[in-house]
Amino acid sequence: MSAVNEVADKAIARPSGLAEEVYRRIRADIMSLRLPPDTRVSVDSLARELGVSQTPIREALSMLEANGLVSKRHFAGYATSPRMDRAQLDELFEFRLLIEPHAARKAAESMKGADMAILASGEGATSHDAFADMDTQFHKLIAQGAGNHLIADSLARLHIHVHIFRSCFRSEIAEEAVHEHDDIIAAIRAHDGATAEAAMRSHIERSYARLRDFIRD
Amino acid sequence: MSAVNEVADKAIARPSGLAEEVYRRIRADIMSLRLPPDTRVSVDSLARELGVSQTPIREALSMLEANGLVSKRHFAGYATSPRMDRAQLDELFEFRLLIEPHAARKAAESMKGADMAILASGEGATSHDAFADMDTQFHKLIAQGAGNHLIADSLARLHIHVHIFRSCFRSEIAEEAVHEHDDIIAAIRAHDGATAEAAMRSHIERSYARLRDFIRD
DNA sequence: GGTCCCGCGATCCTATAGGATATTGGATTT
DNA sequence: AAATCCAATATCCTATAGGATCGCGGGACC
Repeated sequence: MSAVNEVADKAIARPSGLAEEVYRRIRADIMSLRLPPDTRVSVDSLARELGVSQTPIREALSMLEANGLVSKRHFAGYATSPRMDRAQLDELFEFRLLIEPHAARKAAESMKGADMAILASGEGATSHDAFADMDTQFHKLIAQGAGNHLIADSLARLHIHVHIFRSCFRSEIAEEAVHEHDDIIAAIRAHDGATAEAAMRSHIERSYARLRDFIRD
Repeated sequence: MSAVNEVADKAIARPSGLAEEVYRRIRADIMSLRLPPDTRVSVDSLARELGVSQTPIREALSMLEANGLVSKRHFAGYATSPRMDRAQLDELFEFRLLIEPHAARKAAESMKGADMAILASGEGATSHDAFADMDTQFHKLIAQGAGNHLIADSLARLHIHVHIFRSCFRSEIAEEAVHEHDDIIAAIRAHDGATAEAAMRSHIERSYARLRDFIRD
């Protein structure tokens, strides 16, 4: 019986939801820059590489296209979306400023103790990747703490692009960001909605200023 | 040359992006309640009905799933999402209140004359469907007027669900809504951002109150 | 009468073949 | 030498067939 599995072990395992699995795999490859922005992605190459048929690849790429991570040109194949330019960065942070401060306020008002424990942990990152993961987790937990699935989903989608942008420039670990996170966490633990909202707004504005310097076109 | 086209005229026309065309078709069927909520949707039925292969159907359904209009259960086929319940309606309008007033302010500050002419026209709907289309167009133009693609896309996605919900209950034409629209349009034409933002907020809150009465579970 | 087993239908998933199209490289012309 | 045209290639898009899996209903057994 091990003979049956030994082939599929390295490939994608679960037969439950193959397209979903492929979707996560490709999304992870895009976020880790293993597939850099503006890179062509062919269907049958992926099919050979992952050891599955073309159908789940197509479904996964369609989902990625709906989420804005790849774009399809007729009879020319898929390609990862190009890196954000200045205008897109502005739009993204304008959107975040509308949503995330409100999410922080609601999280402060209604978050339970169990989730707060998770929020407080995992603060202390040394490498670039660890910091990026920690930041993603931090904002994700607050978005979920707001108790609104639309808010959580929208912010998750946006943070993917923030992650890619930051990874492109291998930006140094911002010591300030950790302190700003601590301010927000303290306000949430104190159930102080107004302070949490203000701290989050300040954090996003400073984060925007830090990232904006990397772009000059 | 007309002989070449006469067959394809009634079917799906553009050979550029079959999956895209199928996507729009199914989305239109869902929005018109031709596919009611919580209805099973089989791939090959659609393939036979639309006269195309299964592959573009799958891609279209994957995109619809990413947009939250259908859901897939493993080896059980696709189904249209169930009608919104009370909690989802609350979440949706909480989100709209975060975004749309800001969009109205920005539209008032930066909208050009040409778009305003379009905005002012098309006000005067008699039937249910005509009112629904007019309302959709109204909010879509303001969202685009804000000059932020993320805002426009998010609101477009949300308004689909509002449209479906309203269609489910065949809600009467709200005379008030037209007046509220007029207030917003007047503020935008006067480039009065603060007034436009307040008018939009008021409009959404009243719209929420009107729709909320239809749900009691 | 209740519970378990089994076959049937529906659906998804995979594989392969063939037609259509955009991109790329080289040859030709100005 | 630069621009243009054309053919070759790679890729996508579609269609069809076959294997695998899940849910449901009828019948047998306790």
